[in-house]
Amino acid sequence: MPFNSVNRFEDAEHEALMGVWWSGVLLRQIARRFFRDQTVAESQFNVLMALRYAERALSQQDLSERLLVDKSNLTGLIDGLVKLGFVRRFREKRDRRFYRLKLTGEGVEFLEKLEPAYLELVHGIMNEFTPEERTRLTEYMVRLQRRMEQWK
Amino acid sequence: MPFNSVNRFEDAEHEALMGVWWSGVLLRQIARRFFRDQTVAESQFNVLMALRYAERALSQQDLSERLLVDKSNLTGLIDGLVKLGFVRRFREKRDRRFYRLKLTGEGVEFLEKLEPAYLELVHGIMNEFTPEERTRLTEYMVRLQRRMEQWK
DNA sequence: ATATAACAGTTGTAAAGTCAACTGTTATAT
DNA sequence: ATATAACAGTTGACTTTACAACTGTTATAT
Repeated sequence: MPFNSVNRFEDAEHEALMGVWWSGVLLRQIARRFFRDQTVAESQFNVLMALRYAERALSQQDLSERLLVDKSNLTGLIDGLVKLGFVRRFREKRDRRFYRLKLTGEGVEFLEKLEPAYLELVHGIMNEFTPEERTRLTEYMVRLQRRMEQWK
Repeated sequence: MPFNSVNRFEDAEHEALMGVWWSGVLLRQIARRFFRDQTVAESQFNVLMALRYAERALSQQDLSERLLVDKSNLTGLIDGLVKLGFVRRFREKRDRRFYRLKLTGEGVEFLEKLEPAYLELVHGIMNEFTPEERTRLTEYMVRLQRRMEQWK
């Protein structure tokens, strides 16, 4: 899909999409490195954040949809977070098919400790843009995502 | 890193970067599905495209840098492409440490056959944007990538 | 001249992801 | 009422990727 550098393939649409692709690749790389020396991996951090900022207690299925990760992965990911004491699974009485996942106090504490460094990284990258540009970029990304969801 | 939907975490910089992240995830997903029923995997297609549009014969190391993929992966990826008859490795006499990789006629032919469907997909996504927007998006992505490369 | 560095590629290991098939639970349709 | 379908989660096989350690080759430094 990529090939950023030399692009004799003169197609502006393609070039733009490659830009997004490429930015995503770089972002993943940076994230991986950031989390290398952390207690949790990037994928587990994603779970913690999703749980923290969700409007209600989520199931693994919910997480799967929000994080765009297959539900089968979440079993192990959450096992790890439970073992770390950051998350607990609560069986639902009314419907014993699913769990409600909740962050523990330690989980919240952990996120709060990590947040400053994380935000510093994010801001360090994003202050490339003016507030107006940032707004426009966000808008573009929302539209792009909506468009791409039609291919799912 | 993500958590698009509900974002009580009111931080515009973060939101924008998440947009990029998220678009990247969706794009990967779409690409994976596109290549599912194709002869080559997405990662192999990337290799073929890089070889095709390179200004000179590349080594595996070159590819590793251009595709942002660890060189250890390229061994197997290229093995597969060689087996398919799309790529050949040529030992360099002057420096026997590396290969020069070249697309075969079959390799080029294969790409040409795949190109229409590939471009249709790309255009189907990108016609979300006007030409002006597309230009601006491309510009943003270039700047973002340059910025992120400082973290490598 | 020779030891040391650097380089290109390969191998092995582990993490993270997808997918399909399975278990157990609840909804639904006739 | 009961069979069927849908759902949540788990398991196992497989793919993709990164990283570290290795081999073999060339460059560099003293």
